[in-house]
Amino acid sequence: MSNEQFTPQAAFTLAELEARFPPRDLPADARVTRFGPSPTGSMHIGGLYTSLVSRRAAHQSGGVFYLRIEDTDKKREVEGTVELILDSLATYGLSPDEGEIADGKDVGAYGPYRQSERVPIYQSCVRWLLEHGHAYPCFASAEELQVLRDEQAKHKVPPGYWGSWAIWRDKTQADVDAALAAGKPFVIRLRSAGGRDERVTLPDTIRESIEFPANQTDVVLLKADGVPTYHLAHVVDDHFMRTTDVIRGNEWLASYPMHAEMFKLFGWEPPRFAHISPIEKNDGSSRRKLSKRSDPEASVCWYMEAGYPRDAVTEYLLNLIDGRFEDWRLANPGVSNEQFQIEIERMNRAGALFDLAKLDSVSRDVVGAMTAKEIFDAALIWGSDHAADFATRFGADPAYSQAILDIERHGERPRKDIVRWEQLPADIGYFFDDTYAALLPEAQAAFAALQPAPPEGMLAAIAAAYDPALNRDAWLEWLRELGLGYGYAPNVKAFKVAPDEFRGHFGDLAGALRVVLAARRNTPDLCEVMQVLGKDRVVARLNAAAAW
RNA sequence: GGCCUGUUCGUCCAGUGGUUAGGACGCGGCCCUUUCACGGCUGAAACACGGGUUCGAAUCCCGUACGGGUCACCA
Repeated sequence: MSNEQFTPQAAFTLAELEARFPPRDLPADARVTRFGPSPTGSMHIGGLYTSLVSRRAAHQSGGVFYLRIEDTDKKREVEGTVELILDSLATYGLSPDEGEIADGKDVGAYGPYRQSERVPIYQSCVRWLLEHGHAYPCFASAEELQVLRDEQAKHKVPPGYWGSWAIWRDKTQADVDAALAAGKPFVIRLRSAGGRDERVTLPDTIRESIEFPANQTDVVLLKADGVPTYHLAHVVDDHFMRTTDVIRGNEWLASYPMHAEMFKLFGWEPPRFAHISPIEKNDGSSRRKLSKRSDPEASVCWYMEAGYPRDAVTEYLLNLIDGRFEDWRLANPGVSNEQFQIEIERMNRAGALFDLAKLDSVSRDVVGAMTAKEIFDAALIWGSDHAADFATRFGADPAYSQAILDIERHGERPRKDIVRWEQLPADIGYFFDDTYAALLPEAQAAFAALQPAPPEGMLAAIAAAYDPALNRDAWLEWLRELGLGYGYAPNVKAFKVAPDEFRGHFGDLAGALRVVLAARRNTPDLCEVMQVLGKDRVVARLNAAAAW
């Protein structure tokens, strides 16, 4: 037998790899973390969550956050996913420091950062394992493995390729040569040294210490196509890429003993581990992980399309990482959330339930704290990706659009009516003449249904006397005065005292103006809306409505 | 089923032996008010269950129940 046949792409000794990927030149307590998505079609919100934790952990300690594409399964790979992942990370401010940054371009000295391009490295490590008797080829077919499992089920024995069930573990050289000569496909398996009663403990950063029975399974290291499984790739990459903290979903907890055994066999110091609980959702009486198939909100695309601002998603996720973020935010208004220090150790062990209402609330506050310019910029980017018509209109006159957004946005208590950019086209459509025109039928119907109906001549009178230079108090005084002449009580109190003496109250008058000017009953402060619309539009719309 | 793990208001979190169990979202009420969005005040709402240990347990120990994860040539 020659190991060349099993690992044809092996090209390095372990010592050469050590030299090529030396320990990083970083302070002792700097954390090196990574995000390792597999490009299977979409980016899960859980990936964003994990990335946020990882990136913050790295940056808070002066370390590095890198991206590694785990594309070892060609069957499941979906074209274009890497771009999607990059775009998702960038949109939410989580771009990696190292790894594939854009269009196949790598940054960093520990690459390549796609596992499919690291096969020589993996095979080199596997060859070392073969040479030291820690691995062996296995020619078992899928059918044979199935028979094995059935037998194990019948004997109520733990399933898997282990101990005496590992049929190729101790085959003779002659058997191996015969299989090879017959052209049978093979995989390379770990020769596990685990004994029945041995235990391994995982010093998990979040859960403190977890004890498992030691690994006994002869896991597949190299698949029949010569590409590694996750297990081998994880151990090799996190060692040679010098990861200090593996932050991953807790679905990996159970495979830790395998990984631990490999680190030990190689003689490598394992990194620290933090297994974080997934974001879940209620499903009937129980809860389950958010799933890409049935939950649209599981996919990061959903948030991008809806136009949730970057910091809204960040701060909501920060809330899940550490509930004290909320208190910190209250105590530090206006401070960038980058300043908030997360503590992995404190993360909740139970899975958090995704709460859209809470996200919306966080988002309202985040947008409330943004300036009109910031909103304009973010919404325009969103629009150009997801709502071209809107983007054209909205971007045509930046000063006008920003004036719209600035309504009631100054002062101590800014408006909080925007949750996501998606709502903008409908919310501010009436400011633009073409979309306002499209709303006219609705406006006329609402106008006709107005109770009390506005009296003859009032709209024209308002149009004639309107002075946009009036500040809010003066404007109110003017309009109250004018309304009184047409039978509108200046306030609700006065109206309630003598309802028979009035046609309605000031609120009714303002409501009528809203229907005419905005084609809707709810708008921000009317005085500001009219100022932003400008005298020409206001007068034109009022006079047109006088004929309805 | 084996192994691992989790369980404080509906939800997210505080709470690490002595608290009227706190905050936030959501929900209800009141106030403010040119509508809406805010803002203020206020209400309902939780320690899964059972045993211990202790003067005293949400907090420590044991068990039970109910969840979740994992047992692939997927990650």
